[in-house]
Amino acid sequence: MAKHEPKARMDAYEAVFTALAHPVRRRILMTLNFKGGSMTAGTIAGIFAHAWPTTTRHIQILEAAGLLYHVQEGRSRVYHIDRRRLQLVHDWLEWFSKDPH
Amino acid sequence: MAKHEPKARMDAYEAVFTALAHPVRRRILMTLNFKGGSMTAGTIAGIFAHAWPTTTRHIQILEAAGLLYHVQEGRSRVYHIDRRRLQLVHDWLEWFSKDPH
DNA sequence: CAAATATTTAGCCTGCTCGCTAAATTTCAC
DNA sequence: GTGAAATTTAGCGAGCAGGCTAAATATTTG
Repeated sequence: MAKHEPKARMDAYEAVFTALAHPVRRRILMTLNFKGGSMTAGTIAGIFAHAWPTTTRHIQILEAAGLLYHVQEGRSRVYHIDRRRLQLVHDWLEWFSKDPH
Repeated sequence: MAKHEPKARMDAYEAVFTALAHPVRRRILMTLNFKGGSMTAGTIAGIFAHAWPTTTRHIQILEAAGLLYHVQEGRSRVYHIDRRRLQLVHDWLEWFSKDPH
């Protein structure tokens, strides 16, 4: 095994695992996934009883973790899921299925 | 897809993802994994610069999430990893690789 | 049983998370 | 360019997370 993984990767883990720690954020990802991978900010905010700015912040955390990115379309922002980024979690889990020697 | 998963499973996700959100806790799991799956509380605490009670709490969070369990051995507590519980994360990730229809 | 060892429990404090409301920004439509 | 629509930014407040020290709880040993 690699004795320690590079710092950059550690930071990536940190961002991604932190992002996934909140149920609202997991639900945003799930919904996005089922709606084909993209939704406008407004539609995402519409899922929740929360005030809109609350959702905005959750989205930003997901985006900072690289799990989302957005494209401006007219006066709407369309958020897209980046499924590849979830691979990071998968990679982390792999350590536990591999025989550690 | 299941429109919504049962509440119990949601709680399980919540506990596990929360447990994995902290770098110290991820590191405890990793170390445990590489040391063959079990270590005493003292040895685990020895990894970190933290005061011992701080580590105790992290361990408790992992245990509450079902990722660890312990066996008393003399005056030591031996903590064991429960790798099966990590399967939950794997299952969650699966939603994103399956075609959502 | 007294002392030593291994570890947890109790309780305190600081700072970050996540909710809110109000204000600002950007873009489109008339 | 004014107004409406879509969304973010700013900033506040409560509560939880995670660090610490001191005290309590087993368990073994002499």
